[in-house]
Amino acid sequence: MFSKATEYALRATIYIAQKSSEEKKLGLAEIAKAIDSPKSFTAKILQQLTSGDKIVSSARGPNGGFFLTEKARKLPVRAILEAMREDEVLKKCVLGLKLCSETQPCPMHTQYKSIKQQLIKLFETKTIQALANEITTGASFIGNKK
Amino acid sequence: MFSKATEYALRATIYIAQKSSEEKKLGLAEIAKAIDSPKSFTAKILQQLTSGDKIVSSARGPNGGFFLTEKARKLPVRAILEAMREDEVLKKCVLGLKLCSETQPCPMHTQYKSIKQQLIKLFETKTIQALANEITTGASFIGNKK
DNA sequence: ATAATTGTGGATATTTTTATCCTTAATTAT
DNA sequence: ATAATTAAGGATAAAAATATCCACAATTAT
Repeated sequence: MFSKATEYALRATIYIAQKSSEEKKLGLAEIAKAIDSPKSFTAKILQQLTSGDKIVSSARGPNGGFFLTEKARKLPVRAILEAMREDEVLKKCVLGLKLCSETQPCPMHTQYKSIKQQLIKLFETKTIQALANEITTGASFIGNKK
Repeated sequence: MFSKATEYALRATIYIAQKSSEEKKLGLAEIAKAIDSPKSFTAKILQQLTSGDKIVSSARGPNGGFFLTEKARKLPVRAILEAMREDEVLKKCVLGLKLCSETQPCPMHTQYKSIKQQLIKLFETKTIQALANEITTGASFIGNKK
């Protein structure tokens, strides 16, 4: 569904949301280990998430690291997809047709549309904080290693 | 959602199903033009679809080309995804977690699961012929050019 | 000030995906 | 048989995605 970069972005953001605060920032090494992603590549992805509309915040130097502001926590998951320029999946025709639309639908259009709408709703409704909470309560997990 | 290769595979197969028969085969040039895909790349993709479990059939020489057998027409769309080795999308965790499961779900698992099931149902229920029919009746389109 | 720490940004490498080209093999029609 | 047609298959090329490394800037603590 998503590129590896976006998968790492989602996992990293959720992990940071769950574990960090303005006082307790998380280092790159810890994040990459926790979400089972290549460290240097994750650094690049976090750069994308910190620049621009800023989903993740960061600070350099000792005790520096990554964290999420209260404001960022309230963002919908879709904001991460947009930051990674991958929310296109939520808009595109399944068959990749540029001209696919209501008036000129591809043969999968109508049925796929309903699924796409559910995807959009899911990513727009769920906030980053909501996902982090699920981990805190023990209802779900973000780790990828036994 | 899918790679370009798979998008071309889906479009090509549907187009061939709609336009061809054992008597009237379709040449590569016509197919590529009709579905707006690069000709040589499409040739490679059609090779994938003709080899192995064979979704598309082909014949060389004059009046040769590609076509679909009656049997192939009855295959679900998912068969195309499998031939392209891309049905993984229907199985994977949204966050890309290897360990995501019912007993160790990622924070999106439960809600995404329902969507994934609908995707699976859609691709397993719809046959190639059914999609082709929609074009024949004029209810939908596969072309990508004005 | 100095040294240690930690993210930033640039350059580069590797792998995968996408794409093209050309020769060959198979088939058909003359 | 020969020529024409069309897919098959191999070799390459180009572009994008994934990944690594290193020098540098910012910050903190000593």
